[in-house]
Amino acid sequence: MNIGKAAKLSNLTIKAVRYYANIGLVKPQQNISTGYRNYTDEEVAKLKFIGKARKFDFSINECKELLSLYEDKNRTSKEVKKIILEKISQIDGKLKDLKDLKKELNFLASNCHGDDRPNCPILEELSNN
Amino acid sequence: MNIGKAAKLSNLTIKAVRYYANIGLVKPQQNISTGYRNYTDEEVAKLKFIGKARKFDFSINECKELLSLYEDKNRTSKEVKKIILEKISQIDGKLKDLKDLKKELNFLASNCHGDDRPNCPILEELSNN
DNA sequence: TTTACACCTTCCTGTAAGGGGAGAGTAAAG
DNA sequence: CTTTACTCTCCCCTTACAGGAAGGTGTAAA
Repeated sequence: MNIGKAAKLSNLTIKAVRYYANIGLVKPQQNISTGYRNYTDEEVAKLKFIGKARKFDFSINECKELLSLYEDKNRTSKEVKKIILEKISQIDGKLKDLKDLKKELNFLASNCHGDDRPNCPILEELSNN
Repeated sequence: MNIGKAAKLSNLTIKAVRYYANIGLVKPQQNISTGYRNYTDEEVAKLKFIGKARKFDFSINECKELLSLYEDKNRTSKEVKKIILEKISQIDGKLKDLKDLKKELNFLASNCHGDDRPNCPILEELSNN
């Protein structure tokens, strides 16, 4: 099938699908004379796989890794689980950073009266030191 | 003072400081013959301000906004507080997304035995549909 | 057959916020 | 005078595509 249908079936944009072809992630056969890409059902399945993994916040490189595990019938579930656990730990790190950030911003906001006076502890804090 | 000292005092990299000059965020005078940038104490203070705001996850554009409020002696604290509260709400959104993501990944991980067998529910889930 | 229209191609530019490094000029110290 | 430390501009690289131009392709209707 053409790229438009493949994109629709995999819930991706044509731009994204073409991008994945260009970087060699999912490389369909291409009609020599017209240049049209021809996607098989299996390639569409891979595109879907990638789309899901991207939603799980995996980078393209991580998707590549997962995809190769997916295609390797000899891989163990241990290998896959390791990647997922790493990703969870990354997310934990981000969560902590964001929580700390929010705490500090809340502190700034709570000390600011927020009325029509020019005096503002937030800016004072930001310009401190 | 030269850019190196300004960078050190503001805890920024020279690259970042030069970048801020290029985009007009903090534009020091420049020696016409040598091209050397000459930073005043006030400009260093602005750089510090920006460095702090960046750590608070404000984008360059938001920094620009905060900086103009900082420089405007007629601004009200209300204006500043509004921006901070918006940022807090943005962070709340990110927190929610990340938590949802973590929940799903945890679900995947908990269903995977993670041993040496090739069978892996994580990949099955990713390739589902 | 021509025309219309949808679909496809490559190529170029832009995004956020700088990092890395080349090649060359400048300043200060020995 | 030379070394060393700074500094300058310029250009490419990063992520994961989006937007759009210019042009080729496929098919159906007039």
